[in-house]
Amino acid sequence: MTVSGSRTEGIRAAALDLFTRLGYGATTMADIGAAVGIRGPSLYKHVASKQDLLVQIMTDTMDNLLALHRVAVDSSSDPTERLRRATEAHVRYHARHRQEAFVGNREIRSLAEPHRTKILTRRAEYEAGFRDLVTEGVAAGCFSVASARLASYAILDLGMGVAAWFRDDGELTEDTVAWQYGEFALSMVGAPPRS
Amino acid sequence: MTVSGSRTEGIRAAALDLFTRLGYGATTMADIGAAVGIRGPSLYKHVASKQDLLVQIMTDTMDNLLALHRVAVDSSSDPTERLRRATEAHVRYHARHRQEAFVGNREIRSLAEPHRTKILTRRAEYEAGFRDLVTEGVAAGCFSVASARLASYAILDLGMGVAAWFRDDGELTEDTVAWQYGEFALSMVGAPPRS
DNA sequence: CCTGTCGGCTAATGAGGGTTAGCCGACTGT
DNA sequence: ACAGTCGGCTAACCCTCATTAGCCGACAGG
Repeated sequence: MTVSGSRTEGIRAAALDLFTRLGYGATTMADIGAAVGIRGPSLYKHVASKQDLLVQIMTDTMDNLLALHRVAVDSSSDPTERLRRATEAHVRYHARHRQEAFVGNREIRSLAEPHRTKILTRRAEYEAGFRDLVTEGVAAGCFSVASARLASYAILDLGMGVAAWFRDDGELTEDTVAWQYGEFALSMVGAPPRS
Repeated sequence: MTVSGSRTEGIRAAALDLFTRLGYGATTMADIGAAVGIRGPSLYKHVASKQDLLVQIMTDTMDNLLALHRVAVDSSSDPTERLRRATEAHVRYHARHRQEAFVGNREIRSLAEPHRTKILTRRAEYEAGFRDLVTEGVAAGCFSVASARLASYAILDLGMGVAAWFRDDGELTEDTVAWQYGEFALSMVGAPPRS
């Protein structure tokens, strides 16, 4: 095994960047090749297809997101703290991996079956995770919401928004956004103000 | 003027529907034609181009959104009430015109210049409108936020989310979502709990 | 009737772009 | 030295589309 794994990684990174900026459909294999200094057809020495590049990106993204979610949830048994940490993890992922998250949200349509279904299932799992956190909190008397579904959608949507506008060199740091959105989430589910 | 205006409208509606479901790039003129019962090339008897269809949709959407925003803002002079109404208008538009909002958010990339710039300018105006509402509220002592920018982004992102998941036949009605999101917005900017 | 115009159609054009075929230089291991 | 593999390249294939050209039936008005 040579360092060529790094070339494959470079291709994936370039593809991610271009998919983010131009969209999957508008990105050509020639574009991706140019970004790593080779011609379009040469890419096929490293990757199976353009579609495969997208599938890899989306799958990795969902895996990472789910893994981080589980870690965050398992790190506490207090419903309020669990929701805060899950929200922060969600926001941090979307700030730190803006491109993955952005493409992951926007290009589901570009996925061919059966991958689309698989990703949508993973996504539904993730959403259900948040809904459960809210429901548990309500059951434990920590939260008070009109609709657990609505509250969880709202929290998730906040994260997606972050992926759209967050910039590393912007005036808002990842820590600021994560903390603030954690607070937003708790206030939206009617958790009592901070201890 | 014949009833052919209705055909043109039908085409626009079909295009909007298809752009929403498949995306601009993946929608073909033949698809749009089929949706109204004619062949692709026949569309050119009614519309200038595929790109033009998108431009119309995006422009109308931004015009409507800005108009509704102004009405909402002008309907009160109390900062809290202004923000609540603007948020409700935002959410209602995104629930009622899911497709327009969805396409408007997602297909900016598909717009050719100079339309893209024009739409982005309009969009920036709209965002600034919300930021100003938050800033005014803070100045008036009604709100308390860590960052007006962050709070306004959060409110806007909630609306975009609505366009993605709202369904007319879902368990959540437009009224429920609008009211609840208005409350979310106020709680996020630290407005004192309801009167 | 005759003549436009309206609004459809099919066929053709031309560009774009994913993917495959087949060639070749460079480096590796023997 | 030599054989093989790795990873480039160009050319070609082939398909999908937006758009244009040019034809034609229906129908309205004189």
